[in-house]
Amino acid sequence: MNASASRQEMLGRVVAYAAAEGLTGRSLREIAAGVGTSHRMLIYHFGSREGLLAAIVALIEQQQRDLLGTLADRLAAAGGSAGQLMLLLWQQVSDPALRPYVRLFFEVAGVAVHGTPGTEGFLDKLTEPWLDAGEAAAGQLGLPVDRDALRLGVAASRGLLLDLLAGADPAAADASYRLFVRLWEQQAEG
Amino acid sequence: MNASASRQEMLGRVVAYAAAEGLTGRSLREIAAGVGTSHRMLIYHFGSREGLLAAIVALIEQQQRDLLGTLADRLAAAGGSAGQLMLLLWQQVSDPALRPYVRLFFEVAGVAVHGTPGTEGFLDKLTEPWLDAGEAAAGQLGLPVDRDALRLGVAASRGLLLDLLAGADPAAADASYRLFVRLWEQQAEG
DNA sequence: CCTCGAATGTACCATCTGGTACATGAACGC
DNA sequence: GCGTTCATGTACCAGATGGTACATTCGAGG
Repeated sequence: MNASASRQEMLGRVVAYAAAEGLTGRSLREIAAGVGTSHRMLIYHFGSREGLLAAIVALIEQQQRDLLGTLADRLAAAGGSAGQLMLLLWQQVSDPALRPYVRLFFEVAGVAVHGTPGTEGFLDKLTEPWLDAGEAAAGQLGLPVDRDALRLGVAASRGLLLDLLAGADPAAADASYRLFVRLWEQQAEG
Repeated sequence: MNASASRQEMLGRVVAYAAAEGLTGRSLREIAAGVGTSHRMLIYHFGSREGLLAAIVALIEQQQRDLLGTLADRLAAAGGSAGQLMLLLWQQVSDPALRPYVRLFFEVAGVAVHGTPGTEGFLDKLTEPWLDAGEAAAGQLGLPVDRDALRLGVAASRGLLLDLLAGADPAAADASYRLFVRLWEQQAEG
């Protein structure tokens, strides 16, 4: 694995740039200029455009795993009901500060659904890790949960995040999510 | 509006091609070859690449409105409970035959979230029309419904559709959606 | 039959694309 | 001090890109 320090640092800037400015249709030169280097260096560190894309995808996945881990810890520490945990999680992922990365997530997904080379792994690990983490967290807290329910929660969150990207009123998205939590709790009680 | 017959017919083939083969990163020549014309003609009819993208986006929107209308009629004719209607709707949009268009939807969304020229209208009309249609249909059938709930339903559906595109087991996605319907009905009863 | 406008084909253009070759610089162990 | 290795700059390439100019076909209406 090619993972020198400067490469890793450069990749970080590229992902930040991609989150802020977008990726599709941008040339290596454009990206390079955006992160303060030359397209020559991008090729040097990542081999090709496809290699760069693959590296970006890999880093996004890793960042998601990290976020997942952090959230899981925080949730475990916080304790509380399933509903409280869901709400905490939603507040994290819907935080405006995260928005550029959510945007990048959907951009990469939109490219990946057509099997673009370099994005192969992205779709495979799209949802399963979240379900695994959710199951683990629930088990740790002694909460009952099944995979279908977790998948539904992830799906609803993603749909609402897409709404937010489209400029939906954050309050409305929040209200929808809170309704979801209420539905969930009702089931748990009944 | 430039909307000659041959232009319209050609646009239809372009959208079909885009649904099947993808759009991002494809050159005008590639697209033209895929629909049996020359890149010269694409420029002739749509003015520029951006114009073509705009036309594609517009047609997708129109197709969604058409689908929405068809579904609304069918639902109204079918009658039944809210849960039955939701299930019917889900079966329609998750039909594998529609999958290429769902894929195109997410591809265009992924491009649009970064404000790519030509896609301006797409995000604005992403969700509202569905809420309007849902409200209208519910009113027509005398079913109680609020916008937050509809938004949640649309969001969950989209999230599960993305899962399907990512290769999720259709049975699992179905199960999640059915769980959602059950949650919904529980609330309506309680 | 002739004209006119829409539709197309051919050929071309400047510019940009990803990628490469080669020389140079900087850091670090020996 | 000196080689070696990683990093970087400069210059270049063949091919593709979006877009244009100009000539041609073709069918309908006068």
